[in-house]
Formats: sequence, structure tokens, C-alpha cells
Amino acid sequence: MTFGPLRRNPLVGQAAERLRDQIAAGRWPIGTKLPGEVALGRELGIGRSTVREAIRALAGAGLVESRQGSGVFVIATEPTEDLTARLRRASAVEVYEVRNLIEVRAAMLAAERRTDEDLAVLEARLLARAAALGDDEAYIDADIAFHAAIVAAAHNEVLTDLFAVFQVTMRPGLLDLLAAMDAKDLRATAADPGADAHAAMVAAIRAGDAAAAGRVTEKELEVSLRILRD
Amino acid sequence: MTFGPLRRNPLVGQAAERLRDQIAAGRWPIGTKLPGEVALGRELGIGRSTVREAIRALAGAGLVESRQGSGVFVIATEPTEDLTARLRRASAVEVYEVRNLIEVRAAMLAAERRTDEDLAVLEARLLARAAALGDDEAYIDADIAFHAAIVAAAHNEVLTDLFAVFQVTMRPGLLDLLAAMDAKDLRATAADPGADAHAAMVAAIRAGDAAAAGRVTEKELEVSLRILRD
DNA sequence: GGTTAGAATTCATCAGACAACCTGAGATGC
DNA sequence: GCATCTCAGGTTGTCTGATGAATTCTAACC
Repeated sequence: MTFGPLRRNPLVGQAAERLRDQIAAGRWPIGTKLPGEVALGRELGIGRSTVREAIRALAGAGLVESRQGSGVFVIATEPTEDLTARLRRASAVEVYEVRNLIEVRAAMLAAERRTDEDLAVLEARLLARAAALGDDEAYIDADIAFHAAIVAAAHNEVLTDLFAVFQVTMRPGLLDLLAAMDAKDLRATAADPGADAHAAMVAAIRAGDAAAAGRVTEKELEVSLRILRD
Repeated sequence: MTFGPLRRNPLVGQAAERLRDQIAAGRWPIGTKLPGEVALGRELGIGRSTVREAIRALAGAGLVESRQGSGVFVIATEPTEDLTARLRRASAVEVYEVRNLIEVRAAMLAAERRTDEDLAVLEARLLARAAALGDDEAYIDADIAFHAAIVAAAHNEVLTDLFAVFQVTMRPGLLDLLAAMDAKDLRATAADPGADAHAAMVAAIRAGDAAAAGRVTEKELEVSLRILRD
């Protein structure tokens, strides 16, 4: 591996990327020390200040840590990938499948834990969902809000937050799914798809029947997952 | 809000933190431009190079973006919190509950999708788990590996990755849980807790019986969740 | 073998200089 | 009046050099 001088703008970004790639490729494992600023400057063909700035960028990304008098040490070999990025590089089927299994279990917990306030929110969102028919974006957002209310009724904040990440990431794909259903003539012109199933979900949660809530929710979600698979 | 000169070491870190706090507090909303380097230097009582390094750190963290000739612009008001950090600030019960519901559903999928190779891995890890008895850390790691194999047999990579984050985050807590079980004398001296249940999980997956796999897994996981709640 | 002091190494900060880029205002041409 | 061009001022990008602060290493001493 050789290093030519860096001569493209901006140099700091290029140097940071070069170093990041080297770290990710294992040249400097976690715990090891980068060459000193002066040596790196020689190696990369850039000034010491530029090296320092590049190292600051890596430090800001959590990859290295500077210790005055000692050196710059690698503390991570790659930036932690956040869940949103992970979901974005996954197949839609996989994402949808995980989202669904989360909601099925959440619906069961919701049946056990729902409050009167949860029920009021669910009913309101069921109505809002029906009212949004005809406007795809509004409909998707109303649907998202409805399902979020189901998961929120499980009263587990980790679950709620996790589900929210899935929902936000999936939103563009949901619009595509709606288009796919149109293309397959799976939506009657004026019918709210899954309206009965959604009402049944709310009814099971109201009744505190976890098994029914899980069953109804699973059945409803399987419909859209099947379309996605085709 | 006033700014005294910064005179503590290291200045770059302090300046970056000061700016980060200001951004998070809404002084510069997304899309807006920070004051110029020279102005910031005056404001913070530090040199321009130090300002630049602080800004590089913020850029590395994804909060700002530099445009030569224009200025430095805020592109995010707070670092995205990764899932690990989110789990770390949640209650153990909530985390455990979500982890469990993921695994229950994963076990059901595993029963439908397991390959011969999956089964071989499961058997091997079941044995390794039993063999690790007597060494708490080794036992926990063997247990983690066993459950990871269950989820892996569902053949959904998002699920596998998601579950892995939960496992890694929960590992310290699992050691505590083991200690709690000891304190409550819930572990017979030589018995492998849950050995029968774990074997039953593998058997249900081998048999391709999703309902049984889900039931057995849920029952087993409920045991430890209950201890956590007490 | 343990301790101490000094040298060497390395990062931290500042100042200054020049280059490259962007933006906005004013002038010019059609 | 509108479109285009030019220029000045502002801003970031990069480099050099100097000094200070912190850590590590080495040699001398007890």
C-alpha cells in the first residue's frame, strides 16, 4: 500500500477518509497508535495542521482519541452504524418482516396493558385513517400513526422507539406498496384496505384478549407482506 | 448567555462541546450558518486554528458541514443516537422484554426455516452451553451464542443484527442476572438452569413446529424476566 | 532493583501568510 | 427592464514556524 501526495480539494476530508479506510482495513487495530502527526504529514504529503484537522474529524466520528504526549489511538474501527442506516441497506421484505413481528407481539402486550386513554387514541386514529382515504400520503401517515398507537399501548418505551425507527425508515416503501396494490387492482376504489382487520385489532385490544390481538394483527400484516414478496 | 475565554485543557474539546451545546439549544437551527472562524475565535477567546479543529470535530460527528467561501452550516442539531446508546439508557426490564419478544417470534420463524446446518449449530451450542457451567462469563457467552443461533435460523439478517445489538448491550446485565439467581438460590449447584427448556426449543425447531417453538421459548424467557422484575 | 532527572517524542495552541472559493453589489450591454 | 459580467469583501483551506504541555524513555545514581 503506497501513499501519493494528496492534491485534491479539500485535503482534510480526503486525509480523514484515507485514514478511516486504513483503520477499517485493519492497519491499526483498536488500541494501537497512529503514526505521529509529522510522520503522517510526510506520508500523506500534507501539512501538520491538515493532519491535525483530519484527526479531529476522526475523533468527532468516534474512531480515534488523542492523548497529548502519547499519540493518537484507535478506539473503534468503524463508525457505529445506526439502525436507520442498517435498515436502509436491508431488503424491504426483511425489514417489513421484522417490523411485523414486533407489532404482533406489541399488540399482545397492548391487549394486556392498554389504558382508557390508549383506547381513545386508537379509536381516533382508526377514524383518521379512514378519513384519509384518497390521499396516499395522508393515508400512509394516518396508518403509521395508528400502528404507532398500538405499539405505544404496550407501554414499553424501547419497543415504541424501536418501532418508530422502522416506521420512519419504511415510509417511502409504504407509498410504493400502496402503488403496488393499485397496480395489482388489490384495492377496491372506495374501500379502506384492512379496515375490518384494523377495527378488529382495536376490539381485541379493548377486550384485553392478547391471543386474539396477536392473531388478528398477524393476519392483517401478512396480507401486505405477501404482496411485498410477490 | 455569555462566553468567557476558554482556558482549560484541552481547548478544542471544550470549544466543540460549547458549540455542540449551543446547536442543541437552538441557537443555530438546521440550515443556518455559524459565525465565521475569526468571529468565533474572538467569542471563545481562542485562536483560529483551535476553532477550525473544533469545527472539524463537529463535522466528524455529523453536526456541521463546511463550505469554502460560504461558511459552516448546521446539518443536524444532535448526533443520532445509536441503538446501543438507546438501550443503555432504558430500564433493564424494558430491554429484556423487547429482546424476548424478538426471540419468541424468531424461534417461530426458525422452526419454519431451519436448515440442517442450523440444527447442527444449535446442537453444538447447546452442548457448549452445558459444558460452560461453573464459569459465569463463559456460561453467559455460551448462552448468548445459543440464542443467537436460534435467531440466525430465522434467516432474516435485519433480525439477526438487531438481536445481536440487544445481546451485546445486555451482556453485563446477564451477569448480574446470574448473580441475582444465585442470591435467590434459584440455581441448584450443579444444574444447568433451563437446560430442559433449551433442549425443547431445539427439538421444536427441529420438528418444524413454529407454535411449539414460540411457546417453549416464551415460557423459558419469562422465567428470567420474572426474576428481573422482582 | 528502584528512583529520579533530563532528553526525546508527541500533542496543543497560537500567529501569520497566502490561496481558493463564494456572495452580493454595481456596472454594462441588449 | 432584464440578463450578464466584474470586482470587492468575506469566508474557508492550507501551510509554516514557534512555543508550551504532557508523556515516555533512557541513563545515572543510590
